[in-house]
Amino acid sequence: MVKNNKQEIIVDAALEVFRDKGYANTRMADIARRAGVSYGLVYHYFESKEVLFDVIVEGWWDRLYQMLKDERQSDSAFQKKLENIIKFFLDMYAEKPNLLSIFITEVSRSSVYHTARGLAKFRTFFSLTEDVMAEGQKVGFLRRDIGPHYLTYIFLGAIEAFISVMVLGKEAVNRERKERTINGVIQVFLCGAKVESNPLPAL
Amino acid sequence: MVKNNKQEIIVDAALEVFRDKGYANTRMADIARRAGVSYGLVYHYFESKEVLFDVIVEGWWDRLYQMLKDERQSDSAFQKKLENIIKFFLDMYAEKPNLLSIFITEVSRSSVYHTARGLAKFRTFFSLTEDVMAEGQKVGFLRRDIGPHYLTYIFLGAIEAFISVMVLGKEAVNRERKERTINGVIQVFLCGAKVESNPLPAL
Amino acid sequence: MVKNNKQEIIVDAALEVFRDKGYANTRMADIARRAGVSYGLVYHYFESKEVLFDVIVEGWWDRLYQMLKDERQSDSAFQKKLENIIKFFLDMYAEKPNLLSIFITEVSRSSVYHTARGLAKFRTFFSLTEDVMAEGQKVGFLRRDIGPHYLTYIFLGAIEAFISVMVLGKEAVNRERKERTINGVIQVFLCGAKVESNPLPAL
Amino acid sequence: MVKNNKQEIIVDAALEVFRDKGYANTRMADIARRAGVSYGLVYHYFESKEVLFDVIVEGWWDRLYQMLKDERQSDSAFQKKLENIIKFFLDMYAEKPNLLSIFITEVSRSSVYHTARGLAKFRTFFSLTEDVMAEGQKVGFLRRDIGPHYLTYIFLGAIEAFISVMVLGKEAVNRERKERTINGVIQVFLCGAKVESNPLPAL
DNA sequence: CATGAATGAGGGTTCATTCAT
DNA sequence: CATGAATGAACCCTCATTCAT
Repeated sequence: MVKNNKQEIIVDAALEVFRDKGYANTRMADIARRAGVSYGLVYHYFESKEVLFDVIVEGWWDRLYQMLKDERQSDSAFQKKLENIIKFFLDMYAEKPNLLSIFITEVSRSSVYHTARGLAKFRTFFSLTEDVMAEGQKVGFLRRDIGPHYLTYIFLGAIEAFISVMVLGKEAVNRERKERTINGVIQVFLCGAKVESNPLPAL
Repeated sequence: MVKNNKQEIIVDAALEVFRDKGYANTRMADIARRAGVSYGLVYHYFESKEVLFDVIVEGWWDRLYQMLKDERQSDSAFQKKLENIIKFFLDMYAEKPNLLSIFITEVSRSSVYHTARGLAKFRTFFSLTEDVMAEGQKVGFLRRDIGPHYLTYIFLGAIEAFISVMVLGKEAVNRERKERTINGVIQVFLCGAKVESNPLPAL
Repeated sequence: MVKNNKQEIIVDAALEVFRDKGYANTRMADIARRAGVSYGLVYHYFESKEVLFDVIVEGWWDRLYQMLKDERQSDSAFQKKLENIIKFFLDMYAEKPNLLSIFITEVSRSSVYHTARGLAKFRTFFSLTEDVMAEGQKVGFLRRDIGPHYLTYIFLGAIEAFISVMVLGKEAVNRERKERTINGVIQVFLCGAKVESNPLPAL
Repeated sequence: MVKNNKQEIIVDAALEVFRDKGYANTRMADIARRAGVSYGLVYHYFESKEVLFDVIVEGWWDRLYQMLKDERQSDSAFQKKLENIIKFFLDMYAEKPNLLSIFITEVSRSSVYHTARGLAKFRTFFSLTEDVMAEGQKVGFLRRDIGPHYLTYIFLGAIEAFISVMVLGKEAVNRERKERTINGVIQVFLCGAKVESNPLPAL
């Protein structure tokens, strides 16, 4: 498939270079070279390096928010919602590993990204997830003796840990691994790691 | 207490600047200024920005490894070990927030840090934790239907999420919060978030 | 003649500055200023100060080698060949005094230049000249009781001494001086400085 | 022999480092390290890098001038004087190769050294040699149709060429080589390289 | 749209020199 | 005498960005 939209080609190239080198070590020249376009064309479409980066990251946030909003208002069984959230990350990693890689390495923890604007993005992310958790408590599925944002941290932290390991190790996900990962996170998150717990049936 | 060891003063200043601006945006001049020493003195003690950064990070890894080795070979009750691991992070955050901040934002996920050497550090970190988890399974405390490295990811992921939120929000930890956090992570990790689970008594 | 090729302008400027200040004391900013271009443009064309210097020196070696190869295979009378070699240096000094100046002061004896690569350049230079001397012996023009590389050293040493004096004194060469110099070197080199020798007729 | 004079140790160390790296690439720290003394001690004895270099070079000029003056006023046979001049360089190379190396690579042609003061040194060197040549003409030994400074350039150029080759190739001189070199230079300089010339008997 | 030459502020690093001990 | 910590001006090089064509 030959892409004819230069803008898209540039974004894809940027995605690769940002993943490989990180934002700070990425040169606009690298992106142009990888995209196979001239130096100036990158600036023709994107007014600065920061804007180009933001275009990429905004796309990520949009999808993430949309997914969380969908789950929040869906009437799936609660456990299904959690599974879908995990699945979203794993599917996204399969489909756009570079995007997830950048999220993990350049956004999620990067002090560089954490200007006021960046913080707001995160708060929304956590807040949407917290809404889901709160609902889980309201419907009597999740324990109420732990605050919903604690549940959020633990749940998202676990997902991020898995994704991080895959990203940093440049590992591939096949269907079987995906199911094992979802099951593992769900099992421990919902039933606990202790042996006396009552595990859910495997997926 | 007036510090008279310039080297230490420089490291402390670097810790602050790296935390505030991130590695890439830190200027050696900033560090010198914050340390109240001349530009050249920084280079008198540390041959480059990278070395200065590495000295800091190595110090972190040393403490972390030491703690994990201590827990691995201690004969505390298993749950106590997990609590100690969480406590280590929280105490460190209280004592050296800058160090933990740098670990989270510049090391933990930074693609820049993840050269071969960096990856090896992480593998050791995970591996030591996995030893603890495997022991928990061996002594019959943790379920065996989930692989020990899955347990490791989830446990460490949860801790990192909490620390990240504190770091990025520049939040303080008091004793009460510390206990609540430990309790929350332990409760969910061990007993699960589901309502039918059998919670442990609070700390 | 207005030069429109910036690259060439930069090389010419570099030639002047290297001559005036020597390699070590030449600032890239000096070159840019003298060329009337911006600082960055120098790096646009030459990746480093060293490369810029090498480009200049390579040009010199190329011309020198070419001349020696031409003389080696030409069927001029032998004495004519020696005269042509001397003439080459003098003409080059007239045409590109900066180039010759740099050769003398920065290349010919500079320990800095004498890395393995630099040494190889010199060996070729001497070797090509030695080929000419050996031919002179073969055709019965030069004495055979002195090794050809001894003849080479003396001949080239004499030329270098003349050029050095001109370079260091920033002297000009007119036609008359050129002929006197060639004659002097040829007379002494071929017939000797002793009074009993049988001088050649002056040029 | 353990040297107990620190000043001398420093000069010797400087001699080595200047030879190995050249003036511009020599660090005061290198000299101190090679001398096995502290950083500040070098400055205790020599007020600057330049002064230290000059001390070395002045020593060289003094010896050279002294030798030339001795030859000028000696009543040796003229040819013997020329041989003694060549011998001086070869003996010095054998005794203090570093000193000669520095003379060749850092003084003789270096634009860096050729400030007004440096030029004056050279003029004296040439002038003293020219005195010897002029005397050779006056006593009827050397031809008078070539100006004395031409003879000087050719004679000194030949010597320098030989020394340069030895210095740059880090070659050793034994007695046999020394005699061959002297003989070669003398033969060609006095009798010429042409085959019809009347060679002197070998040394 | 597309190119790549041109700009120049900025940053890491070096190193001769000074000076308190 | 001797040490080495401390200074800071200077320099090479980078690279985001601009702009003429």
